Amino acid sequence: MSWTDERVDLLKKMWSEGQSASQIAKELGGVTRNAVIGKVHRLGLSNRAGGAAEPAKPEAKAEKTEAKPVKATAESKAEEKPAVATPAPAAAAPAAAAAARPEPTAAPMRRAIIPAGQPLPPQPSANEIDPAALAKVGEVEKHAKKLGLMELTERTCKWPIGDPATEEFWFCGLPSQAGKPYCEAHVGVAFQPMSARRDRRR
DNA sequence: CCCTGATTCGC
DNA sequence: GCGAATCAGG
Repeated sequence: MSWTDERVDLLKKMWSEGQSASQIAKELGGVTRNAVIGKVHRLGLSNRAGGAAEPAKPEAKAEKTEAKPVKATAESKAEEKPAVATPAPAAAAPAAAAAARPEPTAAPMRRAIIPAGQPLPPQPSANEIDPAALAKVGEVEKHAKKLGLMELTERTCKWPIGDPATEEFWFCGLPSQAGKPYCEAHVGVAFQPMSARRDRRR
C-alpha cells in the first residue's frame, strides 16, 4: 500500500481526532501502526495540535540514549529540525468526553444497572437473567476499570455502566477474552442460554 | 501483558 | 520516503 492522498487525509483526520496509531492503521488497512507513526512524524504532525491544546513542548529531550550496553546506535545525528509549526487550525475535535472521573463517593451500595435508553448496548431486563450471573456482575462492576470510550480496545469489556447523560458513565473495561466484546461476567448476562429464558412466567 | 507514541536506520 | 525494529513509558 502507498500513501495516497486519500489515505493521508484519513490519517490526518483520525490523528487529529485523537485516534491511536494502531486504530488508524486498522482503519487504513495494509499498514502497521509503525507505518502510521512513521508517516505522522514525516508529516510533521506528531504534535496532535488541533487547536491549542498543548501550549509549548519544545522537545526538551536530550539524548537519553547514551552509554548504553545496547547495540551501537548512540551516534552523532545532530539535532533535528525544530521546524514543525503550522499545525493548521484543523478541526478541534469535540474530543468525546473521555474520562470523567466520578467522585469516589458514588453509590456506596451496589446499584442495579439501570441504563437510560441505550440504543446499542444490550441491557437485558434484570428479571430474566440468572440471579447468580447478576450478582457476579454486580461484584465485578465494583472493580471495573471505568474506561472512557476512547480507551476501549478489542480486548476490553465494552459493557456500559451508568447513565450516558451523566458523569457517572463508563465502560467496564475488564479484560475480555476470546474475541468477545465483554468480560466473563458480562458475557454471562449478555448471552443467555435458551434454558435460562425458557419458562419464565411473566 | 496489554497498550501508547518516538526514534533509528537499512532499504 | 518508507516502515520494522527498537526504545521508553503507562
